Amino acid sequence: MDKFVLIDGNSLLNRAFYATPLFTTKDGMPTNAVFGFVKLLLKIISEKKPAYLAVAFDLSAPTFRHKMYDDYKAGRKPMPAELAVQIPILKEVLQMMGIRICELEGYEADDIIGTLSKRFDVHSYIYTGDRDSYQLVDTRVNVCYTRKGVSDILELSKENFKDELGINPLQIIEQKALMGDKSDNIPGVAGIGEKSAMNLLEKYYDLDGVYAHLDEIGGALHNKLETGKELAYFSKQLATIITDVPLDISLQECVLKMPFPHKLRERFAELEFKSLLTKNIFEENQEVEQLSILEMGVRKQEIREINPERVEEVIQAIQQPQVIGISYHWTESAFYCCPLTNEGVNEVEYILPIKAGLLDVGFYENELEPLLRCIFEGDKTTYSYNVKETMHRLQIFDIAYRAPFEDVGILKCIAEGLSNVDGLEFCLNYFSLAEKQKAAGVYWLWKHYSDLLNKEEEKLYKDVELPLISVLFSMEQEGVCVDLAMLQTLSLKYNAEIQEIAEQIYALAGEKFNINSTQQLGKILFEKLKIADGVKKTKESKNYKTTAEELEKYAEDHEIVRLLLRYRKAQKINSTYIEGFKPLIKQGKVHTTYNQSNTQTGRLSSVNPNLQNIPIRTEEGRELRKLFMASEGNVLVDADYSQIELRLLAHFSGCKELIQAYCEEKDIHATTAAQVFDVPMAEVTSAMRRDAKAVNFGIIYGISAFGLAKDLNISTKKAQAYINRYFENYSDVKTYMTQNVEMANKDGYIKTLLGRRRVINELKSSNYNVRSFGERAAMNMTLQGSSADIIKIAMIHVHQKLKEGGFRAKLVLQVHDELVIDCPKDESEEVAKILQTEMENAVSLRVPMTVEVGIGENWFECK
DNA sequence: GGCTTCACG
DNA sequence: ACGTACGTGAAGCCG
Repeated sequence: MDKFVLIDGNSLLNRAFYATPLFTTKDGMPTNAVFGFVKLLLKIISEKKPAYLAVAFDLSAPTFRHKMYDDYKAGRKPMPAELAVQIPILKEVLQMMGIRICELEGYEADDIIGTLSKRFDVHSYIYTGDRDSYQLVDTRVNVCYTRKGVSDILELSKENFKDELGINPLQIIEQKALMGDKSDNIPGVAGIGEKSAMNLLEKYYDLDGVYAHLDEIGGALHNKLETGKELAYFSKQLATIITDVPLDISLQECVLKMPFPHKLRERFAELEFKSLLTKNIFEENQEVEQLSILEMGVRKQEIREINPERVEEVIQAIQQPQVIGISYHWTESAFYCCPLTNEGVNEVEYILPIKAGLLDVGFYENELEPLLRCIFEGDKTTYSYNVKETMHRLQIFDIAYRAPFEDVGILKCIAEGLSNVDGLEFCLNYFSLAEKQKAAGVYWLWKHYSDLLNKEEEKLYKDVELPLISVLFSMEQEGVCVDLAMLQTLSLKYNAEIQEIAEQIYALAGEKFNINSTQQLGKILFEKLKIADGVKKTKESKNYKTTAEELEKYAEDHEIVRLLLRYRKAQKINSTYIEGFKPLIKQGKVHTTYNQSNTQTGRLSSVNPNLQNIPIRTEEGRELRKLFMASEGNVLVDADYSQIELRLLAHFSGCKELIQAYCEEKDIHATTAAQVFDVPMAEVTSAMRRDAKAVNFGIIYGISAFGLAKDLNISTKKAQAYINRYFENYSDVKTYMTQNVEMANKDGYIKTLLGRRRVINELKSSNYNVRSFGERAAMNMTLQGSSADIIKIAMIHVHQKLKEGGFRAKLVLQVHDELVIDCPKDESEEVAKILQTEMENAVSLRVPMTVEVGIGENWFECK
């Protein structure tokens, strides 16, 4: 029987929007949802090969069944503007594809699809992200539901329906009538969830059955059903899809005509859907078909799956003289590699099964080892998506990564301006590179992205990011020693303290509850104990706000609030820094992982554990730094930049007053205070200095009066006055910030000292808040990003110097503006000197980059 | 998986 | 008249 594919346009466009990273054309038109939709559409066509295809859309006028109950619909979130503008583009593209668009005033896409699915003598396949449509399944209708974005599709047919969902298709309506559907604003019967709904349906089949036997049902359920009867039947009406919409559509109009007209290819080019241009879906054209270099290379490749016991074949292939490089990729179950020649990828890609868990001993490790040695101890350039991860994996083979390398993940960040950070899988998919050709794909991506780099970016990649990989690897591998005895002592102390405070809180609250639940806590404080009525609610939900900032207001008058604040503090320290650390300690050390390619500014981030947010701001938290020790017989040498971002501001803006202040090593916050409050330096009070410090921070963040007011707990008006005074005195800073935003607006991105770009799409938004955010981000990027650039250079130099000098000292930590070295005592003086010198002289600017050095047995003592 | 809260620079 | 400080990661709750 012929196949008829019916697509819920609104639903799938919505799914595609959230499943595809937001991107725009050069002139700022968002196109991600259309792109995602088209990709999905092509996938459906190639899988199902339907004879007929139609896409249905809602027309927003409310239908009868919704008009009466607008309240229920009102709960839906409005569609983001970035998505709304893509609807007309999608419709236009569909028209060009010759695809029938179905819509009718007063009906939703559901109803149209319901009607069409039953009308013709075909087998219908409905694609939707809405579970409502399940009820349409019958012998000739399948529903394909897109779970988790759009990639994972659950196909429901008459045959598998009951196995998957436990009920019959038509009972879906009855189920929703009973339990409701929050996402569709169907109320259901209050107090009935999935469990009781399913029990009832199993026994009585449908709503009528339930109410016919209401007297058999006892207890609370009886009462719920009785009071909810009207709502139940009303919900049933809401949930039922109409299948007799008066549509004037014939099957003939829905014939799918392939290939698509050449015009469509041109439109895709305008929309910058580059990866779609090479698809084999367009009519032949007179012009020579322009295949992308990526596609050409991969097309002629052969895949060879090889048992590692016969790895010799691969080794020989790699050792051929014409092979000039090797690209490779690891997954959890295989190692992919592909020899490269002058012409690009070789004709073969090898796949070797292996259990490649990072630190596990894998299967086949003995068989694989010769190949890995050949690749990674050789001198041919290796291409990878994540070199540092490979360096760790090679540890189990006791192989050092000596071959030259390229790292596509990092290259991509630089080429794309930090805007699109995602894994290899997504990336290959984006360029329509074949599923299995992962290693070849890595190389072609490298080619693609390296062609995009300008001179500055090439330097940043080659001279900073690539050398940094080895430095980070060494730091991660080295790890930091943890004082296990102290950890155990603290664990006991905090667990006891939490227990004790909790008991006191329960006593004051008059009941036991989960203190960690902000919801329960809010109810106790503001409804039961009524400690205050001026309660704030959080944005999305209707919960009470219980942040420390909020609770502080009531602390003076209420013992329970003081206890809560102590509880929270102890709980945080215990769960994150004590219990959370235990499973991450290996032989007395923690080995963090630095991520080099996931921030918007070029900073590193640290995970498992995060060693960049160890407490320091409070005395109690700061104690935890004693946990991080130098190794046996060593000391920690610690150095941090003093106000690096403000110094960069002085440098970039050329502000004479700031430059002078830094050149004379004046107290910058006091200097700012003198300016803002218009008093001589000698008369600056500590309060004035504190406020000026907040102003300086505000400037770095892209200041707003509101934000400053909140931070200083003063009126917005007063905050604005501070800002005005600041900009009057430091007018160069004002000019600099304005120019930054202008440049970002003009180019769509903003650059750091080393030319690292950050693309800021928010600047193009029509939404004031989104746009303002973009402006602040632009103002902050040059400072935060350049600071990241500088410390990276310092790290490479320090690592190099330590190695060259034959020191046993090792870099172990980076915390944005701070470096820590684990250092033998007899080297500490020299190492401290190296650390300070290399950090201060990483770059040469209009102001000195001052560094403060500390030495101690543990991290606490360094400060 | 999203939201809240809180730790750091 | 909007409703905000910039950049991160982890734990815990809730649906």
